[in-house]
Amino acid sequence: MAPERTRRRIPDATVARLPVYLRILTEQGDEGVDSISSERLAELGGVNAAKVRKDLSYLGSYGTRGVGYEVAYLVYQIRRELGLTHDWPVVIVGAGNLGQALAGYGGFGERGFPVASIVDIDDAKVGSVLSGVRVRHIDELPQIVQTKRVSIGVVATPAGAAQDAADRLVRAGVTSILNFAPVVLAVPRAIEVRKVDLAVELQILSYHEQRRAGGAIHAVGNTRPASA
Amino acid sequence: MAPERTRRRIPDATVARLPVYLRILTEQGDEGVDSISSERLAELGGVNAAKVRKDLSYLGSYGTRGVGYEVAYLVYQIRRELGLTHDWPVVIVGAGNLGQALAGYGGFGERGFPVASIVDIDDAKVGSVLSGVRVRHIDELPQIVQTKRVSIGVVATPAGAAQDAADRLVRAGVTSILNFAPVVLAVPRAIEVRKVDLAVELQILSYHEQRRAGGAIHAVGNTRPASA
DNA sequence: ACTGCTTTGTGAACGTGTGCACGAGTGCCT
DNA sequence: AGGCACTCGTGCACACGTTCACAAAGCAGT
Repeated sequence: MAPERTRRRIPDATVARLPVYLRILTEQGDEGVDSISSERLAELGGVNAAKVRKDLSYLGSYGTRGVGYEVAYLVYQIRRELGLTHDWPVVIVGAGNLGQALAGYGGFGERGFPVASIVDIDDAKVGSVLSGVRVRHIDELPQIVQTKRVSIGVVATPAGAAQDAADRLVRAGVTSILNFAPVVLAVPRAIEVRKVDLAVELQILSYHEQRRAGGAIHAVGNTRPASA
Repeated sequence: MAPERTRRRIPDATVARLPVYLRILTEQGDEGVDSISSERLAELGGVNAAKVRKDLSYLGSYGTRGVGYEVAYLVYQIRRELGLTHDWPVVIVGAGNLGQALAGYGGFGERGFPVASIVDIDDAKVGSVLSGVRVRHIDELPQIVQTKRVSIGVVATPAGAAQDAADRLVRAGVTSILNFAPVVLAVPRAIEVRKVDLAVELQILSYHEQRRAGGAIHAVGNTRPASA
């Protein structure tokens, strides 16, 4: 019962960058590069070289001083750390516009996250086939999750249905959720949730645009330009 | 009275949360709530009450002690700070799977980011109409950006075409980019780029799943996810 | 083996973000 | 008017993340 003491903890910020390094390293490997320096990797990843070294150091000392990192070995280590040594089937909830696009987006399966199934609450959509995956009814969720050993669920419903979708996923046994709906999901502590919100991203860009404008744009009149 | 002078700098972390507060406040306003406490807002936003107060304090002192914040007024202030007092037309590059989904996703226009145009490099796609927006050729980008005063571009191309898309957007005059392609874009310092990468998000979830699984780390042959 | 060049790994300094705790206002009730 | 309950605004301490700078370690050529 005693789960083995988790070894080392990798900072969240590092975990978020490892997939980027992984993709770059994989590309480099495909191009025949078999050794790479932290500086080069940093350049390709748009970050600082010291950061790359520190990030990689959390995995262990897998570099060679004076030389760099062996690409293939590093790819293996990162994949292992991220749990990418085997596939993680995902189930998509919501067969609307977004759900369809996600199913059609090849990136899922290719990167180790095959779409086990798509479910929807609308009977009219059940039975149709999207990119080779048949849409099933949301009531079948528990069965799908169990038989296909799904631990990651993707919420691609309208905002109003997102919480219900999350509840159903959790009840079915899913332990991680990727949420595309513009809603803050309430889930048990143990469930890991990540959110992708287009509107938020655009509004952050908008903030910077508005800031850049310095009040020059056809503003409604409430903007007081800064002195400099 | 209000010395609305200097454009103070708002921390990035706060800017990223303001859109969430804004959405919640808008919803609450629609439901007839006209005053809200930092605690309630925190609960709905899944954050700490002190954080909410600190975040909002960057906008100015718009709360009333002992009472809370006036929803309508706060909505106005956040919108002003985020530059949402007017629309920001966006142009989508790439009329493939993702580009179509984005165009079809109503959330853009509703939230103040109307799709000015979709462009693609493939002549076969030019001329078709997606969700009321006609697909135009990518060579028309400069003209579109200029005539429709677009400052935000969305890269929805395959990875291989993303850098070219970004280069064209920048040359056309766009100053902010939302990138959906799994590529680190190289752009001039002045250009603001935000990235949305599904694979990265899934891999972060995978990391936590793998960690949760306990000690089965050196799984090479036995790759069955722990069914706790 | 020695010299010189390169690059890693990491301690330490610095910057940013978070959360507590509490003073300072505000409104309500008696 | 005075007391009380409530909630904001913020100083402070702590945690987290980033960057610098440099010793340690490796390779190549002689």
